[in-house]
Amino acid sequence: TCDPEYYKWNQWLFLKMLEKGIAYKKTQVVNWDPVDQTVLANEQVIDGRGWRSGAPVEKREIPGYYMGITQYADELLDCVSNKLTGWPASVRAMQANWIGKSVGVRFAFPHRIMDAAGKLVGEGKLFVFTTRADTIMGVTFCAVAPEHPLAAVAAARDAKVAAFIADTQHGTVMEADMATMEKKGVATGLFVTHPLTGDKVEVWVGNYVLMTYGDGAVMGVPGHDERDFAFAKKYDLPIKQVIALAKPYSTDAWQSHYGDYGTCIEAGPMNGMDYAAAIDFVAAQTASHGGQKKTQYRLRDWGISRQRYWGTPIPIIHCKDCGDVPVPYEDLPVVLPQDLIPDGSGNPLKKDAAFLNCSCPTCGKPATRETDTMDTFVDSSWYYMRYTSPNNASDYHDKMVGAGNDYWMPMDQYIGGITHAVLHLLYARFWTKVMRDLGMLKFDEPFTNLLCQGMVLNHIYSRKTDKGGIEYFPPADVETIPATTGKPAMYRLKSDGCTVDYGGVGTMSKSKLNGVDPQDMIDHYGADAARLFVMFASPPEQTIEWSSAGVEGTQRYLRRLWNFAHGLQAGMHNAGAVNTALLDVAAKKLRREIHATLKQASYDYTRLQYNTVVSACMKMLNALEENRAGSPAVLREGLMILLRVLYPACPHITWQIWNDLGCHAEFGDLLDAPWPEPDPAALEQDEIEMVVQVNGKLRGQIRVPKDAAKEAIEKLALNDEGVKRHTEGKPVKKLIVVPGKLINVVV
RNA sequence: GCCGGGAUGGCGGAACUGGUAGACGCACGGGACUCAAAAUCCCGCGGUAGCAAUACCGUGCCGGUUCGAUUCCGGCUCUCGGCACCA
Repeated sequence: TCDPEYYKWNQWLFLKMLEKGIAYKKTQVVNWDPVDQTVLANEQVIDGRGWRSGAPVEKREIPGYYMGITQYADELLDCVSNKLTGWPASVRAMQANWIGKSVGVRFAFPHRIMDAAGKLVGEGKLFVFTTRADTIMGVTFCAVAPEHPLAAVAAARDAKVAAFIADTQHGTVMEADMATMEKKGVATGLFVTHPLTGDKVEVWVGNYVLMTYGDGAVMGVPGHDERDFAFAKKYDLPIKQVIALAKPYSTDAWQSHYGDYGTCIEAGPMNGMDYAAAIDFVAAQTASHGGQKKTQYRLRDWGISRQRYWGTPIPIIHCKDCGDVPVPYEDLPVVLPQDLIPDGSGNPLKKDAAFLNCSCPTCGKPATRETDTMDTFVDSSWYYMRYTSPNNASDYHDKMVGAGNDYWMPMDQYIGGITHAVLHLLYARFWTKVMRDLGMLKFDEPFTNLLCQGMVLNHIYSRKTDKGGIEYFPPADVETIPATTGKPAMYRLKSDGCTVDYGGVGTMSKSKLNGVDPQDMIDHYGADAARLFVMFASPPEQTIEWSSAGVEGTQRYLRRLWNFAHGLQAGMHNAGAVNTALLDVAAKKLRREIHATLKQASYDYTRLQYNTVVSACMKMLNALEENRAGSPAVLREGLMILLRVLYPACPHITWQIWNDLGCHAEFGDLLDAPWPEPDPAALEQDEIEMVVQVNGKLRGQIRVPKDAAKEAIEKLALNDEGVKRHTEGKPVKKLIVVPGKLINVVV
């Protein structure tokens, strides 16, 4: 993110997007940290304070630049459902939920409510969005978000409403917590008109209505909506059933089937209509006041402005006369000063005169540069495409990607953390579609197959600071005093001996200081052993709790491999190729084992289950060691297979052994060696071991010739000692033979 | 609350389309080598009973389908991750 080259492309594309209306500037009310002087994300707000500085959060109106990702919501969702078949189902579900498409009707309740200045609020229309317009005749109230303009009007007239709104500003903002929150509200004394019946409907302020979704207002249908039902019960509002239901209905308690679809009843002109007819009717009836069918998304546009100095400068110049003027293309890139020292109080660019002051490109008068920089997700949305043609001309703005991109992209296999399931992976997809629409790419989706490695968890230790923030400590700095009877475990910081709070295990993160530096393990055990250990720990998609227990085992394995290979070295050089005609029973058996294990390992590689590839390598070495006195040709073949299978995990030691054995002279560098193929002839067996069950329980094992007739196998099975013991005196009802595997005798 | 995973020995985990549950490793126990230790090698290692052969039980819980279920179906519990009270 410090490379001026990348700045240039980011800035160039940003200006293109401004021209096309995909990027735009908007002023929004945000959570503002007055100490860090930065916009806070919701999760950075704890109890109304910023989690880093611990200072009370301010609500501020801040201008920022936004990317119109919602313009692409439909296509992004469509591709999730139909194109991204190489992605994990969980990530596809997360993206679909994040986009959150709902289809319904947006319409207005007309009113004559004036604000303090005597102006009609919202031009006399209270807009709401609903997916259940068919229940419109069941409306008994309306509810608006605490931030809604009508709420402000009511608050100015009524202290009770003002107090309620102030109350909702405290407490959590995490939406998952809100899901279990009690539904509360206050009547405003303001009334709007039902667009179909003309009835007066009272407006309430409700803590369960979100200003950020739709118009920040809902129609209240307690008869068929669970939240509205709970709200109506609490405040004694009428509840009306207006949909015919298959199961009984009562207003005593909410039942999940109250939300089912059905035909309209008690609904005047809508009686007897089904859902489709009803929403058409409502859209038509409300059209004169702006009502229409609408698709609403949960996805919001991507705010890219950051109040910090690292990242790509947003290429805009603010002029008193000309307004916000884009930096001319030929002046790109706008680069950052390299000598700034952040002092913890806001963006240092704001104090850097050399960066800040410039002249307006339009009128030439003194002007100032935009000091916000771009979100680093901008860079991660496309950098990999530049890698495919890094030397593409950089003097032309539209050459940010080149011919290499047409060849390499879309990416066959992307491996990334599940932590990026939504944001990064959605932004990168969006960015791809924007570049495509600008004629720079020929594909719709950047990543064909996605593997999300699971998260690595570690213990979390923290303390509350005086300011109300949280200070974290690395697990290595904390000692545990184990629990004894009657006393829970205690945790102390080694440096000062005082207790710290234990937060359980959680995702390793920079802020929680619970990450582990692999360098310690590499220093102790070597890079190959560290790599092998991590691969062996679990399948990559699984979440794991970090533990270094067992790394000695992988180091021991590599030492055994080294010793085995070098112990055989002398005999290996003259071993020659395997002559299958001359092999004894033991050599055949070893060869079969190596090739069967190779087959399994190859399959596990393709299904990305690397932990069992490692165990396959361990099995191969075990088999080779057991036969260390056997045929040198077979041993050499086996070891060469093992080295190639192990190579991706342990490139250093396998490469060295390969050379020490002289394989490089004969077969070329290990780097260029092809993946070994199992020899079908090696897998063939003259005799097969089969398992015999009686009533599904294992009772014996038999060896049969590989082409034995079914009758012969059955006879052998029934004569097995263990089988006889369990079938004696009982007539055999049925015999099931699974070729090459087992026989089940049913008695 | 909703969505998506997961649950198998003391631990990490294996079992590819229903067919020998516990591969491979860690830890542990016993032994060999050694003056001793480290390193290395060998043996054992789900539970219960038994000297043993062996028998019974056993993949979160309850039930079903099947000759046979860790695997399929129905209903739960716990847990991890994500989230959206989304109208």
